[in-house]
Amino acid sequence: MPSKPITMDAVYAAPGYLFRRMQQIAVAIFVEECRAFDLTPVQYAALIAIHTHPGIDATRLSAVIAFDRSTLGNVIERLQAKKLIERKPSPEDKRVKLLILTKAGAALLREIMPSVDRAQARMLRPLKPADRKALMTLLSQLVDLNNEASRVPLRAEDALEHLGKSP
Amino acid sequence: MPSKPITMDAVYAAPGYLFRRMQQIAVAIFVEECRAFDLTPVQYAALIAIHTHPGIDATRLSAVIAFDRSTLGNVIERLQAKKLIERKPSPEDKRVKLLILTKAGAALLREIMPSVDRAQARMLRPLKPADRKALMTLLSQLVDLNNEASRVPLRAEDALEHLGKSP
DNA sequence: ATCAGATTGACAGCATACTTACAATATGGA
DNA sequence: TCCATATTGTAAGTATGCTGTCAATCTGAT
Repeated sequence: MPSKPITMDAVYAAPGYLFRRMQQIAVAIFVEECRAFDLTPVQYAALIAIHTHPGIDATRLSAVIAFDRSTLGNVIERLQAKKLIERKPSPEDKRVKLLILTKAGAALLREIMPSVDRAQARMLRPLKPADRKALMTLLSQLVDLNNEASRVPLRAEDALEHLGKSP
Repeated sequence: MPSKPITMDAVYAAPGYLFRRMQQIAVAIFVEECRAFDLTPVQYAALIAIHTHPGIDATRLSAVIAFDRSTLGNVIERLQAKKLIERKPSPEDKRVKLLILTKAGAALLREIMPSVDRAQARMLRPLKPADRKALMTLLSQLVDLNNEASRVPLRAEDALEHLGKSP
């Protein structure tokens, strides 16, 4: 039996290819809208998480935003170099360094929000409102259902249980 | 007037965050299914494109798969190091190096296809068939409509016009 | 014919993303 | 108490992904 001929559809129609392209488009739009603040999408997510969980450590931060722990080390360094966050040794565990926003970091977060919102809206703008909603619903489900297939699964809740914030 | 409180929803509900997570999940699944072949998603796409357009050059390859030209330089180097492709100087243009698959490259492409198909199917498996289709349709549309927002827009057709394959 | 401007591939530099390894430190059980 | 095991941050190595820049080369308008 003849095997399928190989065409560019093996690329263009592949879900993985579309996810990659969309991610690149999303980053390009984010960076463009937020150019004035010199902040990347990853750095933004880290700042939000540190703001929401003051005194979190790098390992738990990684679980809360589902970013790789090693990568996050570099991200944290850059945020610290920009004086947006500070690192303090934990009094309870000498291995751990706690993360908190600086005043500048908190201020930046407040100021950048409108630009971020504009960027997020722009990514979906080409679709009709009903389609935007449908896409986001399906994508949320898929990401959630595939959580364990990720190299760094999201652990939003139980990551905090060890911080003394939950029973 | 009070401003919106900042919660993790500013991250979790953002389209850009979901696109990033899904891309990372997609890569993890691809690499896992294709581990035996030691090929990344990007390298796979490049091989398909070179197979479909033998004698293409790096710049046009970049346009055909919408990957960054600089990045592609490294990808090509690695494919060449693995002896999956060859580079030949163009007789018409001394700047250009033409890309073609080696026998090993063509063989690998044939053999890896089932694994790639399995990976692509696995990414969408958690959704119901109708939802898979709906998601792919919406995502295809969105990527296409946002093409120009990308740093490297897809130029599938006109990229070939200069190769002497079209009028 | 010639030259200004474009194109090509290469390189340097920064930022994610992941792997493995490692030293310092914690922790729980014998 | 003491020790096997786990965790934390860090670092080195590889692979995208993008920004610049540059020299070699090509092209088109004059």
